[in-house]
Amino acid sequence: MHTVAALAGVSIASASRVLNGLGGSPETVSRVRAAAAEVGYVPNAIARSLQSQRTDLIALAVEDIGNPVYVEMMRAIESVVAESGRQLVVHATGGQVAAETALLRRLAHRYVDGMVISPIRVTDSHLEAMAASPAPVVVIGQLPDEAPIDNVRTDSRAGVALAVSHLVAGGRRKIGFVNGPLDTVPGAARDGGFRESLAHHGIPIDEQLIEVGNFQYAAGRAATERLLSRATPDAILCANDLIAVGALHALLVAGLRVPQDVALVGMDDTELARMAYPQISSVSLGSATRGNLAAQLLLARIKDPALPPRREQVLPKLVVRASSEVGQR
Amino acid sequence: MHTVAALAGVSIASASRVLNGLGGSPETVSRVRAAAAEVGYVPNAIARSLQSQRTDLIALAVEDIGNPVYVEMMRAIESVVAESGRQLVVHATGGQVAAETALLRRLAHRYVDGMVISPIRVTDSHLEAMAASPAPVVVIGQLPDEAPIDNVRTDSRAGVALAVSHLVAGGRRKIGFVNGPLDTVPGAARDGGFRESLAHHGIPIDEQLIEVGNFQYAAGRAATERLLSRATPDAILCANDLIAVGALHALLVAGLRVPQDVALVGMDDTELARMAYPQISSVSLGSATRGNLAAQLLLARIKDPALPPRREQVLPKLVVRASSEVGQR
DNA sequence: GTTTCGGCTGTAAACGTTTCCGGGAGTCTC
DNA sequence: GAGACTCCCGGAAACGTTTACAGCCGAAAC
Repeated sequence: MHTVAALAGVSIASASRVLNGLGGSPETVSRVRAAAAEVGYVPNAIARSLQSQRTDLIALAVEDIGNPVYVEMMRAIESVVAESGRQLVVHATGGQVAAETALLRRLAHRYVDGMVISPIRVTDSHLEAMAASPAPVVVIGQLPDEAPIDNVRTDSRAGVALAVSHLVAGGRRKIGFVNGPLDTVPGAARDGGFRESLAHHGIPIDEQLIEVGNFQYAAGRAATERLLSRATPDAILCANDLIAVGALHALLVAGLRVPQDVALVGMDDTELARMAYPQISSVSLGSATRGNLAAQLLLARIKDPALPPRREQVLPKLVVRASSEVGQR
Repeated sequence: MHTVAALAGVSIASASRVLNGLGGSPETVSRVRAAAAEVGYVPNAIARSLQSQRTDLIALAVEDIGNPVYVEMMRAIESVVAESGRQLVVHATGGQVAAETALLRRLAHRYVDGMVISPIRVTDSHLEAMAASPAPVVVIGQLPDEAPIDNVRTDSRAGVALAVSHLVAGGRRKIGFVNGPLDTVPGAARDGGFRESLAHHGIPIDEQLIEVGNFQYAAGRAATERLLSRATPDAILCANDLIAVGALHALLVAGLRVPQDVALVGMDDTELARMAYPQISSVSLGSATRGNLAAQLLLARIKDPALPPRREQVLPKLVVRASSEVGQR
């Protein structure tokens, strides 16, 4: 910029003003423009950040960038973030508490203007780190009610209930359940929802029909195999779509027909559910909507940090596909 | 930092030195440490960047963060980038030339230290922008031989040949081909490879058996349906795994058995191929390896910009699974 | 007792911008 | 024709670090 100013024969202050479109006489404007073009001037983002105290970067921390549910969130977030002229910095945490709190603490370095994080477990150190963070944080997922943090959540218990009701309405009574780890927030919620929901329909809980793995395809397949070796359900509910695809695989290998012998329902309603054959029914937890809302909340808070903490809720919705169609028994 | 220095009763220079572990008397060291702890001092990443002329950020630009092949690359890149203490900024370009060149030009702002880009089309404006970029760029994919740019590629023609030979060896002669757009680098290479390879095996080319869509699931499925409405192949080769999953779906819906009636082979060997039922054979183009190499090249160049341009090649490898097992007719 | 050396320290410049402030020139109004 | 007002402009400070340089002091060497 010094160079540009010198070349145009003006002060750097004037050059800066012209290049930011803040006034200047026609004469100087054209001289500065010409000089900038001649030397191929490009403003330095870092110096600008230092001065403006913003980086125009937003961080996103998710467990696993391979899980399609996070891909959908990421796409949604990316689009609103890009719209606002900012960019996304993506972190994969592997679901590790230490990695997540480290990331949160790093916010203090001000390398981004804010963060959207979707922790799979929420610990006290999370809460502390978020409270201490000078940069705004928005959480996708459950949070203690008293935590003063912007938060968008869904009601996965209600989601599970939708699925169970649907299966029961289709005449299924021996409903299996393949869940993720119980010490995670979603795992615990789904477990609770499942038990609650069976009780509500007057169906006794059969522990033989419940299996736990993690939220991945391979674990879902293995867990389903274990379940099938013990009992034969007439339906299986899975805690997410990756697990459901694994379960489908296990069912087909076992020679069971879906949905005739066993109905199958997943959760998250990702494209994976549509890509399976038969297509898998799934409880939509509005991942794109949640991502979108989270990004909006974050931008709003960056704009006005004094805003009271907000909490958004998106309602689950069941999408029925071939894998659980009623009347296919 | 001013505050810390004042509190410790030393100059900011001394404070800086202590906090960076560069000497200082035991007395000052402990005073500065104590002061820093007291006020909860955290260094400002931006000011540091302005001074050090590095941001410790690496950009990654891919067409679609939803495509599992890019997810694999991203994971591989993320891990080496994180290992070096840097972070990844992810951009989704949607395969748009304008978006990609804009991104490349933005490198001049120095908001990242370098970029890995995997363009699906390579135009002159790409080459210009890369040549003009003051920050290093590594390309994953084909590039004109004379372009002086670090580059890691694979030989997808050879990959196609592996698949065709495998199918022919299994007794298939009416081999269908579902490709992505021919104006993309991978699309063109695969088309060339397919024709070349059939010729090599003395099989005449039947245009009825060739379809073009894009590299997505839905397009793959639709293209396969079109193909099946015209002819009945005894094998189908797909330009990537997303297409292959779509093709599988179309085949099953049409009542065809895989592999008995139609053998199926995809490309990229992503987890998607393993998650399908039956599992889909796929030509591995080493996406993780390519990502890893690209990241290494980039870090090496950042360290020493004077390095001559390097070019790495990873060999394709066929992974045979149930969808094309020999002897299943 | 003088010189030399090494270890610490503080001053100040530098990184590349933006922006506040004051001054100068020109125009309008009465 | 004088005052008020507007518009531009340049100087300089500021953002928060790192680091080159020079100065100081004490200890070691002769």
